[in-house]
Amino acid sequence: MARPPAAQLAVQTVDTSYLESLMGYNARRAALAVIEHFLVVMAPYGLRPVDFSVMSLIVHNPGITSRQLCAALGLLPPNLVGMVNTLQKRGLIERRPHPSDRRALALHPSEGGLALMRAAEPTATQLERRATAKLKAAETKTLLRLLRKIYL
Amino acid sequence: MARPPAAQLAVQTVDTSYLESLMGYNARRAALAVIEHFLVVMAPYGLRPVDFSVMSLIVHNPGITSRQLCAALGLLPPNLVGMVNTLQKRGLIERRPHPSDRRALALHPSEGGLALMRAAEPTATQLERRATAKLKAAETKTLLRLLRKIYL
DNA sequence: TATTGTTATACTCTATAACTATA
DNA sequence: TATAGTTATAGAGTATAACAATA
Repeated sequence: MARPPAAQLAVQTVDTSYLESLMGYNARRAALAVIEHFLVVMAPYGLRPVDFSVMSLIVHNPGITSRQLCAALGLLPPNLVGMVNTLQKRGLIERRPHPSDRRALALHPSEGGLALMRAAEPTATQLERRATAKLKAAETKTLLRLLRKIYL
Repeated sequence: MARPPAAQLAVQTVDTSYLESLMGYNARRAALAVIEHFLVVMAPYGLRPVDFSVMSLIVHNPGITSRQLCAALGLLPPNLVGMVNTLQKRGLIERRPHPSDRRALALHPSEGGLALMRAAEPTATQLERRATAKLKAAETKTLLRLLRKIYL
């Protein structure tokens, strides 16, 4: 039963086994899958993933500076300016003088910002349970721990 | 020992514990960490992550179509055109008529493309060992398996 | 009528250089 | 001399609409 030359055969099912052996490929696909759902459930709050991260850090670290935000989130300062401006215009945060460095500004959540995040964070946590629905509780804990060992 | 109001204190260390409890945040940070190294070690081959993925799928699936590439990698057809053009101009791949569908084109690696990937893939595999250096072999296997359960 | 590959185009994200005010 | 925040801008990545050729 001789087969025709492989070059003349159409590809039926794509073999992705090699790519699936690579950590970067899998981590990126997993991140995009979770973020895809995140975009949907966070749309009512008007928060993109990066806005959510920024707001969350400001809420949990009132008085944080732009520079500290950039370092914590891997953002570049010029790219943070617009986000902070927008959040301020929406009345979600305030820029106050820094207590010890007059170059810096201390970022604080407004009452509205606090209220928004008191609703948004549980929504994000709820999304987590959906994203990890195929995993047992112990597996989810293991996955988070191992991911941190990759990038920390 | 009364402390001054929190609002007037500078943030010393940023608390990221909430974000670190989220799968999307961790997966994205891990992916970016691995890709950062990938960019460095793949620069000599002139391959970005997406170029590497495309070339790898063409090598392992000779005759694959653009549409199949897009579906496998989550790319949009208009964004693949330029990449395929560039790879063809570099002499790494060939566009041949599809054996059964005259609308489609079958993508094949050239001899030069095969030679490049015979060098690039081991380099990527070697990078994996560096990226997962803090993990035991069993942990790496577990991490890959759990990540696939997130996005598949 | 639907699909493949393609062009054109817009939008978002990320990166670099340079400026000011202050440390 | 170095750093925080900012502006302007360039580049890369991602998105939609529409077209010709073929199924």
